[in-house]
Amino acid sequence: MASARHPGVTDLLVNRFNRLAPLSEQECSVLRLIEGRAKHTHQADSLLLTARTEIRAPHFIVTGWAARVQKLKDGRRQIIGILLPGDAIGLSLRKSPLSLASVLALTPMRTVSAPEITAAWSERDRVPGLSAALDLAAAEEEFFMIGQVVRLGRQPAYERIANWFMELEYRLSCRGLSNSGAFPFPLKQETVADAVGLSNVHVNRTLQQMRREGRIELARGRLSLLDREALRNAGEFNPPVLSASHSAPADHRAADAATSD
Amino acid sequence: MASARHPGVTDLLVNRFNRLAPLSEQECSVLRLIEGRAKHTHQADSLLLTARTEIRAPHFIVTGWAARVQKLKDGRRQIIGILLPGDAIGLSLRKSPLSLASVLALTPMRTVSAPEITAAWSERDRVPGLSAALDLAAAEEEFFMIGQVVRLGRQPAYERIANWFMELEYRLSCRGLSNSGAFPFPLKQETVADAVGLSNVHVNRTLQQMRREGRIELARGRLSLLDREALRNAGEFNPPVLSASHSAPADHRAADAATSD
DNA sequence: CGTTAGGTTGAGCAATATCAAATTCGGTGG
DNA sequence: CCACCGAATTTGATATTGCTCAACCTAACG
Repeated sequence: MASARHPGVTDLLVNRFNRLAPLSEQECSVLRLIEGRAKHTHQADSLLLTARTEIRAPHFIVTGWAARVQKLKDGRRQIIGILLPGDAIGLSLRKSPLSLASVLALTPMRTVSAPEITAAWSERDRVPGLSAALDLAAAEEEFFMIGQVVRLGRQPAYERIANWFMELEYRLSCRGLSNSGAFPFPLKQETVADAVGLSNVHVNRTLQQMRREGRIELARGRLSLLDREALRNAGEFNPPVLSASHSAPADHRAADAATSD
Repeated sequence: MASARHPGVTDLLVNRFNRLAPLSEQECSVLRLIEGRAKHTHQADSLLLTARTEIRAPHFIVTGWAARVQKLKDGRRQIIGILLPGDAIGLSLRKSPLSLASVLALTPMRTVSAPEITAAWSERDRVPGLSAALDLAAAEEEFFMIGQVVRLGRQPAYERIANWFMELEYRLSCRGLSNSGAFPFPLKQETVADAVGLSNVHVNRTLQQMRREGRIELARGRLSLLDREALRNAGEFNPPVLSASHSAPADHRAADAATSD
């Protein structure tokens, strides 16, 4: 079915989920089955999911970038989050999931349907690794959404873009799609603007500053983060921590005394 | 136990969840049991939950306001979302839930522990209404988080605050805590600023403009939205829609033709 | 009454938006 | 290979929004 010449050459999903939680060989093969499946293709700018609409079977992105988007009446647009290869579209732990935001293809895309994933989630016993990985993927998603709120609410342009770049790089590298800080970057600056809540012009100027400072290189659809340390610091980016921190916070009795009103 | 003189006088939780999905009498009594339980009290400014920490039993807020909060190194602070009476603290559909943001008491609070809720979620058969209501509550939470992103990313100060006020009023009114647009408002302007991503001074000025225009009244810990229609328009606030829209979007074959690469 | 936390005001400044005009870039047809 | 086209990027000028700092005011409370 042409998705890979040798079996397991790409393994986008296995790569990603196995990193979140160790998968059994059988669980891996479920993912390979999904990824090997016939692809749906979508043009750039097509709507993959409509807000307030019942979600059908979840899909995974194999190729291309998409975004959860919300529009305001006068044409302003805010990107809630970017969806990258390996990410799910329309996957929710909720039972009767409505999509709460529209999903828009930002580039031409290929996706695969993954109906079995919905079931896998609840079957902890049969596919414990997969179930745990899906849990952690959901946690990651929430984590990045919190990051988006903090960026938009409390970081000025430069920090905001630096942080956002670092998030993208982190997520792509987890899927083997980033080479020491360099990766394909198919978005126009106007789209970046809608993601980070700035005007396209200001995005442009901020990018140039980053270039002048030798921190990034951005041309011909490719972004290189030349000085990730500096960008991480500037944007105060912290990768998600999804396992419990063991340094127990010492004081957990003082604040909440149980009483009965 | 003092929580209600006649049984069912307050019924904060029943009120809220029954509005999300119809509950059986038995399900209601589970909620009443929870709400009638001994209260934990917390001082203002105490930390109810620490980021990156294992979540214990979920709690419900009976009294007081809290916030999910994230701090930056230099002291800047962003409020991710406000938690009101009837909201859950540390409730997640995920299996091994880490808290992803800290939860801070903004006022003195009373909460009740609700360990049975975690189980109820998965037992669709035993407590279908409750399970559905929890699902919808989670959807609502995500909906408001999307709203937060849009506000911060694409709305100027006045719209931002108008929209935020409308959200608060909506949520409180669902719980019977708002009287035709008027409700207790225990936050200082600095906290408002951290919620809407502005400086306290600018919040102050925007509030005054709203007062001058006769759209709000805010004094002595009480906020009245005097012209909700105007505020709703200014902030482009839309209440959550959690049931599928029936106007099927007509075109769902054009965009995605299935091919096989 | 004095103290204090929070609210209010003013002045100046910094960050970001807007608008309009270049300029560059990636194709595409000759 | 060249000329050209439209889209995207870049630049400049100017307007607006929101921030900072510092002072001042007010209401609640002991």
